[in-house]
Amino acid sequence: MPDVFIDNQRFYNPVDYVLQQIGGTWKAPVLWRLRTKTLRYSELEKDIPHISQKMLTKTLRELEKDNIIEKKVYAKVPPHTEYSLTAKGKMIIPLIESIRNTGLELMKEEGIDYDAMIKEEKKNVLKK
Amino acid sequence: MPDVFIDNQRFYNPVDYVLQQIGGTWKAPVLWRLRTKTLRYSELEKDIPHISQKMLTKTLRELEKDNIIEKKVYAKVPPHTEYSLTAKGKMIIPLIESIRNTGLELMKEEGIDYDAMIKEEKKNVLKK
DNA sequence: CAGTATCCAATATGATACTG
DNA sequence: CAGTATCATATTGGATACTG
Repeated sequence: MPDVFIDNQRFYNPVDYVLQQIGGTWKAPVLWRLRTKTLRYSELEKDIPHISQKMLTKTLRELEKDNIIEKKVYAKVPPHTEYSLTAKGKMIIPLIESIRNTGLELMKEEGIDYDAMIKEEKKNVLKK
Repeated sequence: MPDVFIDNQRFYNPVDYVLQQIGGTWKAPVLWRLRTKTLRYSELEKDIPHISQKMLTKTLRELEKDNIIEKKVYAKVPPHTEYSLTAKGKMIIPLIESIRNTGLELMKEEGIDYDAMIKEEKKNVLKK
């Protein structure tokens, strides 16, 4: 497995190349929410549990740099920005679904029904 | 996306759960080499470019802990250990192939033919 | 052969306060 | 609203030396 240089950065192999772009804790949660719709900064912040402003901003900047998402700024007061997937971003979504499905399978082997947990959560949100 | 607790560890979502087990720089290179055969510690060390002893050992311990690989020790002098995939490890290989294939596709969009690079490398190894 | 142990630098992440 | 700046901590990973 030879090294590859792209944009002056070195990658050890194709998996490394992908995981540098969509790996880590926060990239998948952002992309997952953008898969069906455009969202604002504040919507992402509200929707993604545990994410800090710092990590959300960093994640967005990296996804932009790698041309996976694009940002649209409406120069108004108060400011309004929207994030959406690029063509490359849309190419990557099926892979995230594959990773997610593998996760659901592995959880099932551990006796956990994650889809049921999501439904429970939605019910509780509505109660409040 | 609710949190999940498995073996006293918290995961934010199914993708997080998978990437904690096979993400990072070194897990995929190890699993990729074990996908077709059992290998010894020293063989993995020789085959994986750039990996340090420390990272190889750490990676192997984590993959064992997560029941993705298993270790067989032959109590001889000198020592002889073999690593191979478990059933769970074999379940995960197709996902690594998917990630890898996505990487090959993305590289192609950047004008890089990685398969050709591998062939070049093999030729050069034979020359020496 | 197959690891451990130790030291050190770089990166990741959270918390908090501040701003155009 | 959508960020930045700063401080502090934890984790990651390389280099080197040592060991049953």
